[in-house]
Amino acid sequence: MRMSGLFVQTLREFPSDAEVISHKLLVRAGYIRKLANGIYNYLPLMQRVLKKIEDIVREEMDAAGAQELLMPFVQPAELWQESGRWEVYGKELMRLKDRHGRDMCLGPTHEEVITSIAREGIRSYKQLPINLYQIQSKFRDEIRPRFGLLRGREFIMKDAYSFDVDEEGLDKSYKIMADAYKRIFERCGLEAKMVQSDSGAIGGSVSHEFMVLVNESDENNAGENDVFYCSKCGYSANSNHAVSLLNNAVTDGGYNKADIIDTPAVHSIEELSEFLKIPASVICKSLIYVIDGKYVLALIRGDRTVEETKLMNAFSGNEIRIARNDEIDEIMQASGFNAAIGFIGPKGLKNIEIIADETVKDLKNFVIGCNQTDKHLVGANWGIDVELPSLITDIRLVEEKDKCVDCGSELKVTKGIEVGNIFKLGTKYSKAMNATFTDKDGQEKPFIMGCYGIGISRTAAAAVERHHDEHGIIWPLSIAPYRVIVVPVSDQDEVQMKTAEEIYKKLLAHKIEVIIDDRSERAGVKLKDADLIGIPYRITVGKTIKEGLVEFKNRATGETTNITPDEAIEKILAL
RNA sequence: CGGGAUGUAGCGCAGUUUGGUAGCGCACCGUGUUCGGGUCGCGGGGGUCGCAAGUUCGAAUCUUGUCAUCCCGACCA
Repeated sequence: MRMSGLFVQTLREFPSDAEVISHKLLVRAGYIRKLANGIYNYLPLMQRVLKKIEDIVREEMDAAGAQELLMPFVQPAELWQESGRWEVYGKELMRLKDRHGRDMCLGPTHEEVITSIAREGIRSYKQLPINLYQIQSKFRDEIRPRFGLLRGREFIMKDAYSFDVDEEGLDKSYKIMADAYKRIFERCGLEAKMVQSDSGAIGGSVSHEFMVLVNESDENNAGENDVFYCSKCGYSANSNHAVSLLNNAVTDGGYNKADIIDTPAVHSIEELSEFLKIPASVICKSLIYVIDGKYVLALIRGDRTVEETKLMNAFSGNEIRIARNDEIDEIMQASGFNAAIGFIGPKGLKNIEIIADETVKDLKNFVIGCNQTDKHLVGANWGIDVELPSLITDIRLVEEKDKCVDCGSELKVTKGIEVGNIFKLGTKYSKAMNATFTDKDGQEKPFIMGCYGIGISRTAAAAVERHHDEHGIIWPLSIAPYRVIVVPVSDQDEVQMKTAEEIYKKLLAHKIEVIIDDRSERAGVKLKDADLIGIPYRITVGKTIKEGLVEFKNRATGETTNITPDEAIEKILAL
């Protein structure tokens, strides 16, 4: 490609509306342009990168036995009503009506469509297992799109769906995908950690995410997820799913009798702990949530934090938020109390489900709200002063230095960008949508499904997050838009121009993806642009051509050597 | 959904306080100059000042509304 004809415009300054480095660099280097909030044009350089990633994904998916197809971007509401997600998916599902007033939506994911395909096309166990995938745009009307391609509303995704006769088959399909994913990210030049995860709105049981870990010391690090991991045994999980052993905190408040005492204007656990001169771990914290419109009181030890996804899952919910003040007032009134926030407790509350984290069951002589403003109950014990809820499960957020459930070592935390995920769906969709096949025994059975996603555009952005310097992007060779750029320093110098042209043509003849910067710009401009755009190798033809030498530069290492044009070509061919 | 900020040429910004015919840098076009890390000069094109209503002789500037964008938050009792 000739730079003079390449459709790209590099900017001298970063765009003012970008926050994270991948967004800033992709805009400044002329890869993307925003069309609307969370919606981007992928310009020619970007399209090449995306195609590179897609090709790697295709090769590995095909090698893993999956078959590519393509499903519609606009989907009829009926399918979503069948699966039950039309009601539960929420505002992220972009709904629209066609000219006849029929409800439609833009596909945020394709479980419904693929299930409809399977139920029409797969009749017998003999056709199983099968794995179908597509690479396509998705649309999710995110609450707050941000970070450029990392959290757009429209984005490119590879989504695959496996169909098996039984759980054992699903386990195999799942493993095959996990292995394929590892190879895909490795080939993209990314280290992606496979971590346990919550299966979220898609449903199902087991799921893992592939996380590109980012440096937390980076001020604008784009990691939106916390990953807890054990460096000893390898356990790792997203914070929304991570578990840990109960730590041995003080759980006995030391009070020798139960008593309601004055705690004026002491609202927070921290203040209460200070006021009573007791550790936070002997206070039972009471939090009111709204899960799918229903009130839930969650009890957890004062030194710990509720993990909302876990709490929501305990009630199989789809939407969770902490209750508003007016809702709390309503609950209080309904139960005959008038307590302010900070003094709430489980005792005597009506019309509310109560759930306790495992951390509270061992509490003795503890402190808890008693639904009277400016008072707390101290020296409480379960079964005597307060009823221990029957629903006790793990709803706490893991913290750094908690102990690993597998090996007892200390857990650590890091930030990650989720570039892929794999789910065991089971029969969630096949049952809901009545998608069945006939098994060996002649019985109709629902498909056992799995689904597997990779954010193509997000992977590209994650690569920029991981591979850049103060001069610009440093693409891994495998996904770079071009492998090499040939830069004649001066377009006035005939020998330089002629040599550069020769190198360019020879590389082209070898089917190397190469750019020649044939613009009549000064050397500084061309070199800056080459760095910014991030082409992995640069062959600079300058004054040293008099001695028959060109400069060969590795963008990533900065290493330069002066060699002959033929040697430079050899080096490129040897990559 | 709440709070804050910002909308002026493709990009980055000034001008708004104190109303008086719209500016700078980059980019773009022409021209000369320079030529290994974003040369320098001269000349030029491009903007209904987000949109709408209002106040006024006169509005980028004041008022109201509205839309958009960015950031933060969305309650740990």
